[in-house]
Amino acid sequence: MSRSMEKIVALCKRRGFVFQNSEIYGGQNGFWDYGPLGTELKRNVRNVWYEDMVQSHNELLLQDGAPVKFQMVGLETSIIMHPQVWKCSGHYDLFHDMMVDCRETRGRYRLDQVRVRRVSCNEKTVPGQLDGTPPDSIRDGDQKEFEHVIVASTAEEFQEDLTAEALRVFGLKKKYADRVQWDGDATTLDRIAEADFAYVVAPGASRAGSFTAPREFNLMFKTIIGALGSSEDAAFLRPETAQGIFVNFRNVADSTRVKLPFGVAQIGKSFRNEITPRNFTFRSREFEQMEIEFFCHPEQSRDWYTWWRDHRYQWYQRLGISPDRLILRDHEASELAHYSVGTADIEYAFPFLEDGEYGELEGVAHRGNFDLRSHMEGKLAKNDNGELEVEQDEQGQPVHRGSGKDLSYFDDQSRERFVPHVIEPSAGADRATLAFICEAYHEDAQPDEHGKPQERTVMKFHPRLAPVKAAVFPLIKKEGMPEKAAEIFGELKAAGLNCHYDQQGAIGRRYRRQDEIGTPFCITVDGDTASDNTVTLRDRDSLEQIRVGADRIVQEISDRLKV
RNA sequence: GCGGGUGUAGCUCAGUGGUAGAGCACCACGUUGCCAACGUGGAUGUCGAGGGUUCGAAUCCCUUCGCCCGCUCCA
Repeated sequence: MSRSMEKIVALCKRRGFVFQNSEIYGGQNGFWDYGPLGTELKRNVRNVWYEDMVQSHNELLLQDGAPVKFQMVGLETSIIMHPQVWKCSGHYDLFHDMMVDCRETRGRYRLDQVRVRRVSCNEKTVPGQLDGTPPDSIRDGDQKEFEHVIVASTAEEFQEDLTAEALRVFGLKKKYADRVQWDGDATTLDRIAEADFAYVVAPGASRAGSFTAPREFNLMFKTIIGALGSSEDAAFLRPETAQGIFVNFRNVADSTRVKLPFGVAQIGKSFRNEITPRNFTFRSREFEQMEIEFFCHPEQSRDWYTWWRDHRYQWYQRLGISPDRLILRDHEASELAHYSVGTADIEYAFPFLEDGEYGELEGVAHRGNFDLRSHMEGKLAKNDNGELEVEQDEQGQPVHRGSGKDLSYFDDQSRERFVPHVIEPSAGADRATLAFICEAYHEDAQPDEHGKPQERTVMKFHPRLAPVKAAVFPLIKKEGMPEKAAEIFGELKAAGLNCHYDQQGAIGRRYRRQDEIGTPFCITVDGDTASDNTVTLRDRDSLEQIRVGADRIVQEISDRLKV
């Protein structure tokens, strides 16, 4: 059995699951379109998630292993939000940087974090590129010796480190530190002219001019609000749907009579300017998230975290993902975001990864009260004691002001007021869809009409996810079979089931066509149907056929879809 | 972002300067009638895009875009 990504991608295109975006114009890196079958599949992924998490969740029953009963509600917030949302959430500061790369050491630095200082040394020079050559157009052979250079450091003790760098680039021993002649004070890289980059020796680099021109790294998509909008009207396309839930916490709590603990679920598009979109739809710049923010009492939050982590891990398995290819990985303490008490990834062994490597499908994060507090008080940062407090500028003002609105919760049973803690199971709809596609892909050998084994490609989608639920065939194109098959097809459609009708070509070929798109059931009207009103029902995976009364077929299919 | 590979029919690919091809798939008719392989006929391409060299470019050169692999990056 071969599960190569190449074959899966080819099938996705051939049968209309996934197309390259704007393909006729040469494509657009990081963006993908879903074809007719992919649209059905992804819609099923979203619907199954929403049904399982929200619509069929029974708040009157205690869920297996859950600390207490809880409620779940849905929300749909807009993609563009007030710019302050992203300042308080921390995305603005973390995403909006001028960066330079060193072509020699392959280091990448934030422009404002690189300390630089002009320096020279009598009779010593540093190799670099031709005077005035823009750093991006250096060719080998354009080399030249510089008497004056600019050394760089990212160390916290930058004064000492700049000296060390100067000695290093001039090839001097430590005791000759007094031979180095400084020209002006240390400054940061963003304060020197780009033309002078030719003289900058990057940390650890052997020659000057290895930095690229500064580039703005903004992982958030910028947009302009208003037809006459200028740059002051800049806004962002959300990089996650979660913030829409946090800023509506008060609204949801006030309008629905929900009591803690409760979860708010949202499905929607998000956008990130990924540096390297790759691996088919896995890392896309426009993608869809299925997120839950679960609000609970701080004392219960750790129990809820493990419950949600395990609960979500089970969900993928119930929909057919093999535990052999699915792992639950707890983050190391060093991997945790600054606000997080614990995070686990649910990861899948995608075929484009090496053996033993996994790609993230969903992150389940314990976010503490970071988000609600940030939107109340302003952007938070950890102080020296490791506690979160509002980040302040030199004047003691908040770097990013919060809403000032009270987002705490009053528990009228315990008469207690507190800011809820949040557990965030955040799943990628496109990644889940891709995982279900990869997991479904099978090649096997099935005997043909002569009993000879023939290769078969079959997508073994879980029936709830399968884009087409059933196909209806007349065995032959005459003797009233097409009419009877069309009648059954009509009944299935009327029951809301996405079905195919096919009378084209040999019956075996029609079965194989359905196998390749993962249709779990095929219904065939044959010569016996006219006399006893039964049809054959063929199972995709076992190839078994049973006879079912034509008047029971809709019920039979519906039952089999509720696995 | 860097390096390597690659792009020709819906799909898989052949075609190294001289009339754009094959297999599969697709459509029509006939045949067979429960697991893709029958017959006859049919439609299918700005050879990824733009520019250049040439009498002539899928083929050579330059630029650009996508995809794949490795490195880098990934709040």
